[in-house]
Amino acid sequence: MPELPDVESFRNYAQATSLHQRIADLSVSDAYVLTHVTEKDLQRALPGTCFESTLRHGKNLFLHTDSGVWLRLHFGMTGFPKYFKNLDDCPKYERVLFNFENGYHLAYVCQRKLGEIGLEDSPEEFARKRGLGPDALKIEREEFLELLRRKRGMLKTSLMDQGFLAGIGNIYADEILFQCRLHPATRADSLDDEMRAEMFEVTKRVLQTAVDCNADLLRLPESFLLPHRSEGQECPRCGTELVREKVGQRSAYYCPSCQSE
DNA sequence: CTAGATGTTAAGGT
DNA sequence: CACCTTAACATCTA
Repeated sequence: MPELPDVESFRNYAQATSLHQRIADLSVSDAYVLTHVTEKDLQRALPGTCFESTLRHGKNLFLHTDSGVWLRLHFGMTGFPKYFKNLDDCPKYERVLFNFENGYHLAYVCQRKLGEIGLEDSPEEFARKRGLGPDALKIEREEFLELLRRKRGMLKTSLMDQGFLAGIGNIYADEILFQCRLHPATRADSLDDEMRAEMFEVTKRVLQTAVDCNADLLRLPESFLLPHRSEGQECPRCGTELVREKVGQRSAYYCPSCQSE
């Protein structure tokens, strides 16, 4: 689930539900998801504060507290936030629970525990330390072209490289390449600037469309690859059966007829 | 039982 | 240095 559009929908969700309420206390039911912090650190930093604003960089969601510290949530492959009132409604695989003074709760849910929770001085500092590239929705054309000129590996791998561009994962990489009509294994250094510019436009359009659909793949236009991205389905453009193939260790779906090398 | 699933990193090799 | 592959992490489902 959680690539850039999903995390953006989580940001909107947290923004709408979880700001301006004092955190009474919190509980950590599985410390495995904590990175570079202990439960004690969270207990010291958060109770008594309020989340005041939200920010997203790539696949990371940041909540800024009124004490100045930033809570960082990363969702791995299976994570999401859930806000609710009655503890009976607490979702399965809840790993950390924030309890607000108004009686509501915000759960960090993560079945596979590949997500991360941390405390950061700032999103910018975190992005620098972690070596993240610019956010894929905020980057501007010239910088995109400049960074893409330096890539030499396969396009799919390049798009998913968080150090190049932060936010694109396995399935949106497939969508972008489908709309560019490029085979996922095409080498990045075989593109000319015209193709790079095309890839910039497509990347922006795909991500913005997905954000507008609240990252619900079934609400994407029929002409997109993603609603059809499964075994035995057909290309929405030409009807050819889609191919699944390992590219850079991940499953790539593409149309063998539309997407040339 | 096995393979694969929207993520990331470490380690080793070319 | 840039890139590639593999393995690993935890857990569930087809």
